[in-house]
Amino acid sequence: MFEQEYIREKKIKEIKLLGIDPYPSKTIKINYSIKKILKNKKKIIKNNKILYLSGRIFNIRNMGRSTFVDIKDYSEKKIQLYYNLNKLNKKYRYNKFYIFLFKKYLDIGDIIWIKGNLFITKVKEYTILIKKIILLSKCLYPIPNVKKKDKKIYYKFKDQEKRYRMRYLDLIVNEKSKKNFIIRSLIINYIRKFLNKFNYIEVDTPILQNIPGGAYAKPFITYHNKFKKKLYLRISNELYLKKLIVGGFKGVYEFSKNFRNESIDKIHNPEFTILECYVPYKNYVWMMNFLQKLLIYICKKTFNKTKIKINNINIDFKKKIKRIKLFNLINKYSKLNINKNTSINTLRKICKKLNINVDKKEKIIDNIFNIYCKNKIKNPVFIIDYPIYMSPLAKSKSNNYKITERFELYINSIEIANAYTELNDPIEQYKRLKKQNKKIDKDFIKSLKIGMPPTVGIGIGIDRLIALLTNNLNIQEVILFPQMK
RNA sequence: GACUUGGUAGCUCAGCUGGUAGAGCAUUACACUUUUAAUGUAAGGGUCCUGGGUCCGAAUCCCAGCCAGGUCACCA
Repeated sequence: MFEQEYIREKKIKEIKLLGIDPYPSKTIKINYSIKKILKNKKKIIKNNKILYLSGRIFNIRNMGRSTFVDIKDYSEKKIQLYYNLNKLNKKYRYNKFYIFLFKKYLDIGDIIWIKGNLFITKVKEYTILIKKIILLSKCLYPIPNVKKKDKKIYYKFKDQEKRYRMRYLDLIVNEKSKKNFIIRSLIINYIRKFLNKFNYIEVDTPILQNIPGGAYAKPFITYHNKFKKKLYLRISNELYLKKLIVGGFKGVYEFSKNFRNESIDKIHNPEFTILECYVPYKNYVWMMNFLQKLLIYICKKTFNKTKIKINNINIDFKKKIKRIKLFNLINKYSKLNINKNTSINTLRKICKKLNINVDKKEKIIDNIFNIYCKNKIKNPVFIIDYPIYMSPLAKSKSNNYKITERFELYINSIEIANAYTELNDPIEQYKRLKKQNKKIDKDFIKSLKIGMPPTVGIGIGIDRLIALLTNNLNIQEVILFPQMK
């Protein structure tokens, strides 16, 4: 415990000696949020309304007998309080607690309730004259002091590690941080609203899975004692949602927490949120349009506009998103001149030149794409025409077996969404999974045998999308408690 | 996993080629009855991330480790 903590604990003891509970159990009366007060300030003054409100103290300015205090409440607005012993109700004027209120007992960070009237100070600041005050919660750990003048912020709390580990402090002190999470909530709600308009139903599928399928990633492994068997935290919910389409829903979606036992960086957290949505009787072309409509809807509802500045690039989601074939993109930037038929030997030669250490065809292409193209894609692009060996769960084009009906949406060099017309031929699906040399979810194949209508499915990286739309370069800024060692 | 930058007071940071640890805000005390980054005066507050090494002497140089940021790899 350090000096300031010790001092505050001492204050608590003194407060208790005065018969005041520093953590009272109270249902308190609140008739105005600060936001509401500021909105109706003229009316409130005119009618001399009595205000009951509570909030956290952010600044105390002692001026001899009078004191100015700034508090902020859940409405994220600040208001100034004015405290003067002589202006209190008579019964409080000789009360020791009130006499030393802001000189001794109350600190920055404390949560208080007050009763008072609104007035205007000499410098024309709307201020509440304190009539009565109750301490609701004493703050024992000094909160970082942030000061503002002319919208400039001084003395920030900005150590990233501390902000993530003590997110509660970050939320109290950094307005921008809290705003990110409010926007996150809004966006998720608007996505839900949009999908519900089409009567797609929101579902929950198992997080604990017998076989971690639907993607290729290292899973977290756990164990069921009674069954005496290993279970896996899902890396994807894809196969389950397809089973539900087999079951006959008009469309299903899930905000899926997925878990991947891999490293952490700006766009990866071990647990992350993917919106998976599956719609029968549609294909990937339909989905491209659907996704763009969704993006426009989100932006309009959340930001009231479709033009957004992201990482210094102006993006207008209303503009039709370009569709570019994967190999065209690669050849445009790399001049390698490869295509779906390029032999593995040729690809290996390229690898040697580029110092790429992978052997599988799909990984080679992915690496080449990352090296030459990824950083160049800033504006939204649908990358289409992925080769079959990169897409084991996607349906081939009817006129070209080697190319699948798949697209990925890239914005600001980040993969935001991945979608394809689902492969619903059980025999073909089994063949492709077999090639992967992985344990096959036979129940998934069985469901396909029963018959899945032609279906399109999409996965949208929610954390990434929200980071993007809030102009954050790191998803940790939009994950409340990012994983840390 | 590789490379790289950083870790000093509650917060934000300074600390040069090694010589007793600094500032602003915050805290404490005093003054001040309309301030708003309040002001003035004074005071307290440090395992300089941890452990070794070099040296008469290390926050500073060297080695190892821990934690974090960034870049890359892995993430079909």
